[in-house]
Amino acid sequence: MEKEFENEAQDSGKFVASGSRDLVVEPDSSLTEKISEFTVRRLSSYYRILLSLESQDVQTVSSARLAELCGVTSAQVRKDLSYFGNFGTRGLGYQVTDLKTAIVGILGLDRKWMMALFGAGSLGHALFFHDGFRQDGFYFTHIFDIDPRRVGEKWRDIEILSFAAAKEKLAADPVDIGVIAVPEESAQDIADLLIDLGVNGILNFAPRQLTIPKNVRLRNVNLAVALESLSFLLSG
Amino acid sequence: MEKEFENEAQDSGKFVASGSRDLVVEPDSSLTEKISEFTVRRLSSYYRILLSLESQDVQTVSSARLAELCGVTSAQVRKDLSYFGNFGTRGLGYQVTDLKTAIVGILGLDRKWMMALFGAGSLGHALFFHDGFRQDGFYFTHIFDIDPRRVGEKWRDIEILSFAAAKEKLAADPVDIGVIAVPEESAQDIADLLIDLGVNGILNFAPRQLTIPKNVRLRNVNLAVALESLSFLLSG
DNA sequence: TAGATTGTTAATCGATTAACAATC
DNA sequence: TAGATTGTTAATCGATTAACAATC
Repeated sequence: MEKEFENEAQDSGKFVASGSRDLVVEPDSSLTEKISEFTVRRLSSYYRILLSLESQDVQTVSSARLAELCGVTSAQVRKDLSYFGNFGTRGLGYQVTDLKTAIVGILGLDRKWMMALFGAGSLGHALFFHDGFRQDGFYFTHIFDIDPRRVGEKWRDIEILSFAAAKEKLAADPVDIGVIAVPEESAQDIADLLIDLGVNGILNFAPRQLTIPKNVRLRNVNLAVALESLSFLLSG
Repeated sequence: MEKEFENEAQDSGKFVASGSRDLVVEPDSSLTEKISEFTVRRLSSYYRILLSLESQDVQTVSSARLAELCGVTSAQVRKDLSYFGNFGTRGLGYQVTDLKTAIVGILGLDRKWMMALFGAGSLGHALFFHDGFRQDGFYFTHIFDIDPRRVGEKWRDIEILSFAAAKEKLAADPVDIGVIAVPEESAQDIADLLIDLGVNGILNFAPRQLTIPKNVRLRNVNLAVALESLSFLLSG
């Protein structure tokens, strides 16, 4: 079974040493700090498989079976889960629905996440209408674009506003996550705005490393990387 | 440190048609097989930084500076490059243009890659019109969709054809890479078709693990994973 | 009880980093 | 020559896997 890189959610890159000098960073013993990005990705994968098993009315699954379906080892499955608790029963395996519920809780999918979209180009459009996000509880509540011709347009029932309107609008009606789907030149400006507004999570599609304070969580998705990695393999 | 690998090396031996006996020579010594996916991604990152430096007329860059711009260590930069050759000059660093050219060659960006798009929904639309791909040399030459209402539509000068037409069309006019942007239910069918046609590279956006022969290179991009990883961090 | 499978510890594997001789 | 920086080796760090006692 081979493994593949699912996606390119890279580590949040660099951060600026914030504010005053000797401010010691919190001990960071929070569980999330200790869990590797690899484990989180695999949890996403387990989650999807469990959804599928549940829809097939499968009651129980062993780490070996789950591993097979995800393309990892059974030890890996058990290890990943063990960071968060004991979800299985020796001799029997895991209850599909219970484990799914547990992972939903771990990943924070048991609530709604409000998101603002920056950039209403074709990528922004695809993200906005991507059904998978809403199914996971991620909702776009605002859309901003710099192009005056797009401003005023409506997607579903959400009106596209100008970048200039973003600050006031988001201050009045805040979001959890800002999604950056603008050209790379303006990506940092949008990030700065989001940070200024106290948004804690940023999903960045611009192929540029963003500078953010370390309390802000950043994930980068770079569509070119997957293709370049393919061409590397194909031309080798 | 981390693993999470490309998809299986393969095809072990390189054939060398030597004289009378055509025998397999060199078991698995192809370079691409030995390079980790992590290194390849960083090469993509170096490449983008070098493009940017070049456009600013920067002549020379040290591993330390490149590392700083990419958010990695200088040892990492030198190590990554050392797998492929000696591109620097001790005491001076790297010539920006030369290093860029070298990485372009390593990543296989010194040629054009023809691609077929499966799924002309909003994601497919975004991918098709994504400028970055063409700039890198990746061209969509075919578009296929199952929806009869879309078939016949034209994007740029390419007509959208039905899935049924794909086999014949691609046999006559082959591609290097198939891009799967269909719902997960049909992803495996498209993959099977591509494999059947001898396409060696697949970029899959469906959130489903595809079963493919070892000689086919697969990269998965799952948009949900990045968001789920953000919600994990934000809710921790 | 006998068989199955978890949760966890210890061993292994591989990626990153520190350090430095080579050399511009 | 003195200073800078590469290419590479060895040390470190951390992720994965094998193995097994616990226990259903």
